[in-house]
Amino acid sequence: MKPISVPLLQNFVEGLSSISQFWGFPKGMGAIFAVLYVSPTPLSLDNLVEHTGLTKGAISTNVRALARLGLVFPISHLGDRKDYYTAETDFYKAIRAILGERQNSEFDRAVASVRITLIKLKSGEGTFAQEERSFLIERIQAMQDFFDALDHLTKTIARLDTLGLPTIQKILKTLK
Amino acid sequence: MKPISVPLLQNFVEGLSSISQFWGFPKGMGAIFAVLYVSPTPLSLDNLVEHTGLTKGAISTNVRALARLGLVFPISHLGDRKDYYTAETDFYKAIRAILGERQNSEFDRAVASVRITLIKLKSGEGTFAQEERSFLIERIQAMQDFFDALDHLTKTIARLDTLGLPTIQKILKTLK
DNA sequence: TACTATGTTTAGTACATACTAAACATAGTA
DNA sequence: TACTATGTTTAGTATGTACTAAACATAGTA
Repeated sequence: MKPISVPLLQNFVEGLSSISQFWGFPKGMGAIFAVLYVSPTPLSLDNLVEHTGLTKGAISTNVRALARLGLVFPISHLGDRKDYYTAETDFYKAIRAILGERQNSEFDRAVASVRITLIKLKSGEGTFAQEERSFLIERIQAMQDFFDALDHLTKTIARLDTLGLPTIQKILKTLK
Repeated sequence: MKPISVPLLQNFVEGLSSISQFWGFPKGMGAIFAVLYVSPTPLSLDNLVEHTGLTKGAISTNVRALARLGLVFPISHLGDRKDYYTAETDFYKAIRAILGERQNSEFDRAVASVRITLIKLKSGEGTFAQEERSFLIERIQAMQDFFDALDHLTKTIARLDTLGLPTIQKILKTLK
């Protein structure tokens, strides 16, 4: 079965590629995930080359990135050197993984720089008129509070292991 | 007052630039917003050129993009041809605006393509074995449900006009 | 009308990055 | 050991895009 040779599914694959790109991931990652997602059986790297039209190199790096995010799983069959891959089908799990990944890295460092600015302002660093300083502290504190709330929210979501539709529904009811 | 000439605030501006970039917006947008955010008074385009080091052109386009997102507000003083800008300080408002913006555009079209694939599958389009078709429907339906839940969530948030820290806290409590 | 001050648009540039093609590495097999 | 099948890494390319510099547009003023 070659899922991707079917035009109907090509649309699907292209859609996921766009979504992937939209959220700052390579288009290829979306395409690979899409192909795996609509495949009833695990696919090898060569299968993916065939179905996506990407080269081995691209597949290799993208599929590893996907695995690191927890969106695909490598499967090793005994007596077969080939690696096979299958897609995560629980999106809530996947989202948690992505949130966890994003939590680190550049974003954290950037947010940290805001916190540091605030600390320095509070500890009297820099030359500001008193009024000026308290204005800056107020403003940046508000931003910091916002980041903290977001951080708290994502960390909480990431910690849950039972995030499913019922939970979402519960949140929605709370908000109404 | 030239906020940006102060090294302490340069850090802050660079931090927001990185955050902006991280979320798929131009670095310049983050820098401009940061400068406006720590300015006690509205700033003109020339002020922004001075404080960010960007050129008029870049400021012009980025500041308009920010205004479209509802992150900054243009202010016209009578008898003064200059446009002045000030930053939105309610981040929850801002987030709603951004969510609304993102809801449309490419992302929506991409998600729509998933829905269309599903509809076509359900209406018997394409040549699939019965088992194959029901497998695909099940898979893609699950994805569609997920998108719907997300959509519902963001739309609900966008509809609220009293989203603040208390609401976030309430959500967090629900999740725990 | 010409002149100045301001904001916008455009042509070109620089940079980041996802991808290709091909070299390389390695595990299994004879 | 050599050979094959598979996966990884690397050098180069192409593409998108944010920015610069400068031309352009326009409103107010003399």
